Formats: sequence, C-alpha cells, structure tokens
Amino acid sequence: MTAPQKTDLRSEFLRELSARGYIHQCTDMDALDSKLEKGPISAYIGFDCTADSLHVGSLVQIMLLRWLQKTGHKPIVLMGGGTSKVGDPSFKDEARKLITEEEIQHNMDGIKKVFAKYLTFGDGPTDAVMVNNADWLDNINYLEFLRDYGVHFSVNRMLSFDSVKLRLDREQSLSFLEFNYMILQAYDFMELNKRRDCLLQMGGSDQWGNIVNGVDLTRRISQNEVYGLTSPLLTTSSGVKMGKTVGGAVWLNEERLSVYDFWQYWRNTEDADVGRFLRLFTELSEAEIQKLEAMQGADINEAKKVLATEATRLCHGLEAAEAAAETARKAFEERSMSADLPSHDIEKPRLEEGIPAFLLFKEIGLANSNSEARKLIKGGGGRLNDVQIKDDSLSISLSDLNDEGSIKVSAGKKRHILVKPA
RNA sequence: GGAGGGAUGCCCGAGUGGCUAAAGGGGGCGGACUGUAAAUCCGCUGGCGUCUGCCUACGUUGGUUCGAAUCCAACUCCCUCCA
Repeated sequence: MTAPQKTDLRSEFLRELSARGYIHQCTDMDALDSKLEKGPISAYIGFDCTADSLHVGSLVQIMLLRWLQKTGHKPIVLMGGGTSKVGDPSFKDEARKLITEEEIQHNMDGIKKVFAKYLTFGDGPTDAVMVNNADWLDNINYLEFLRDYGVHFSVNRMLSFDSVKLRLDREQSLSFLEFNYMILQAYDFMELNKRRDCLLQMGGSDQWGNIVNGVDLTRRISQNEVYGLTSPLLTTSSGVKMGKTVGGAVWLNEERLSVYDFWQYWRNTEDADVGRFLRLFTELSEAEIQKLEAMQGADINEAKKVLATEATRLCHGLEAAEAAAETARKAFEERSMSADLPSHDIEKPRLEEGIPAFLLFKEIGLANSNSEARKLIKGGGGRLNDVQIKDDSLSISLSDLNDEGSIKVSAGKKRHILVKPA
C-alpha cells in the first residue's frame, strides 16, 4: 500500500483528488498516475441496491466518479444487483425478507436517477455507463467457480487484511459467507476488466481488502495490472457518522428528502468541517475555499451558505439550490413566512372543525407518534405561527391561518411545515 | 460431538422473584446560551387522544408462582475451550 504522495503527481485526476482530500490508500499511485496521464481509462465503484435512493454516505464515492469524468476518463457505475439478491448474511435479529427481483429493479431505477444528476451517461469515450453484476453472478456454477477462481485465493493472505484482522483479534466470528463476499467482489473487478477494460476500482476505505483481492485476481487470471484507490471514512469533527438527521438519512433523491432539507443539512455543518466539506462536496477552486474557510466567528456562516448552495446545486440544480437558500434566508434571517417552506395540505372541513395540536404534529411528520408530539409540545418545542404553544391538545383551525393563507407549524427552531387548507 | 458462558429498550450495558417501562452511559429530540456552529447546562427519550388507567416489551415456546427480565424445561442463535 502506497501512501498518497501529492508532490509528484502528474495526472489531473489524482492531483485534484489528492488536493481535495479524497485519497486514503492506493495500490500503486505512481503506476496509476502514468496510466491516467497516457489517456482515458475506465474506473468503477460498486453500489448496493438495497434502497431506492443513495444518501450522503455515498456522496464521496459519487464525487470520485464525477471528478473522474471531469478529468477526461470513463466512470462505470456497478449496481450490486447480484449481491443484493443474496441479502444480509446475518439473520440474527429476525429472518428478514429477501429483496425480490422487482424491488431490486425498482431500487436500481431510483439510484440511476441520482447518478443522472452527477454524471453524463452515454456511449462516448468519457460517458458514464451503468452495469449490473447480476449479469455475470447470477448463473455462476459453484464447483466450476471454485476450481477456476477459488484456487487463486489464499486464506492465509485473506486473513491478513485489516478488515478481518480486527474481527479475529477481538475473537469475533468471521463467517465463511463473508469470505465469499470478498471473492465475489474480486470477481466483479476481473470481469469488468475483461468486459470493459476497467483499470481502477475505487471505494470507501472499508473496501480496501475487497479491492486488493480484485487487483490480485485480475493479475492472476488475466495477467492485467489493475489498481485500487480508497477514500477516507468520513465523520464529522464530533465523530458522528455523516448523513443522519431527525428525519433519517440524508437522501439524494428529491422524493425522499426535500431540496430545502438537503440544503439545511449542509448549512448546519460544524465550523471545523467547513473547509474539508467544501473540498469534498463542492467544485470550488482551492483559492475560493481557502478564502471561505479562513472566516472566523459568525462570518463562517457565509461559508456554510456557500457550501450548502454548491452541494445542493450538484444534486438538485442551481435553481432549486438558490430557491432553498432564499427560503432559508427568509425563514431564519427575516423570521418571516416563506411560501416555499415544505408544506402539507389538510382538508378544509377538518381544519374548520379544528385539529388537536399533537395530532397535527404527528400527521404532518414533525413527530413520529402522538406521544412524541405531546412530549415535544410539553417540552416547549412546538410553535404555531412562531408562537410557542404549551397545550398539546390546543385545537388548530382555520382561525389560525396567517396572512399568507397557511399555518406555520414548527418543531424546534429549524423544522417548519406550512399547513394549507385544501 | 463434549464442557462452559451468553442473548435486556436505537446502541452499549446494569439488574437474579414484587419498590422494573426496567440503573448508568452513548446517540437522538426539545429548552437555555449562541452564529441555524461547537462546548456547556436543563428536560424528554415504547405505544394509546378519556390516563395515579390500558397495551406492548428483557432471544422463542411452555411451566412454577398471588406475582417472573429475574426460578424451571425445551428450543433457536452467538461466544470460549476441548474433540
């Protein structure tokens, strides 16, 4: 494993990645650098299709592919249609339903929409392509596979990888099934090298062992030299995994998370993370970033707004990003109503009658249960048109409509929903 | 195959017959302070629109008991050691 050496990198791709903090480890930095310099190469990253959208946790990987394309190379998005069919190996909690073919197809369609925002797909030399490992994994014959490929895997060597060493040191069990995951992923790489002349696999640092196995297998079977590159595992400065908020994961699909909420996620970045996130999640130049991250005290809020708008622009487009920024500006800086806050329609007759506050909070998604809504309100976190309410059963009706013709319902200071009669 | 240990709420982890919706911590949510930040302090953290009430919950199923997370039996899964 070679540590990143930012000094003598020549290819645009690696220079950019290195400067922006995307690189954790690389199997052979120098050789990869020269390959990249000689001409366009194909590189891939694998994604599971266990949900119909990706979230912020996969964003670094997506950005890697985007930079790859931007610097003149060809991204391959590998969907784990084959591996997703196997499902989670540990059935410890409860026998979870296996995902059906239809669900996998549905999820792939959703994920495809995400990638369409970040990459340009097509048939051109640097156009991205999407492939599915079910195409070659589905019909593998066990014995044949073992004889052809199993012989190339040394258990001794596989045991030496950090990913499993930790498990072994802690004396926790490592199932044989997990070993096969590693082998299947290695096979993917070899297959992509054969089919599409793919030279590089990227992924999170947790994928290192799997990637290295793919590099080795490809060398043994095809006598081709391929490379692996991993990105660091991202946490916030407070040590929290990225991408979780009140509503759950920070999804990249608009159907799963509104553009406004996506913008808010970045706006709420911790001070200490601003520079790092600007490099990873926007395409601003180093000079601009240095200017932004140098801001001190309350000024750094301006940098956070830039971060939010830039990151949102990549995912949802400039127009939507700026609209979200404007909505937030009105909501937080003018403390005024904005018609663009997420809204929820309630049938007019019900509003005429009046709805108890806690039921309304539950219904519009500001609380997950009636009790939670009651506790929220009793704890002072419920607001009606910016006025704190203390009675959890307070009847909310048409008489609470404000000048804009809606009712602004808030949980805490940051989550607002406009209730509109319909 | 044999011996021993274990399974507790979102996570970690206490609890060995009633005082247990279950200590403590983490995480999360809300409040105060701020800058829509961090740190700090405070509150909340299974569900149920009638609430000194009901329901659900300590791996699963059954049993003992007035009463079980706690005792017994069988089962499932995990770990350690031996073969």
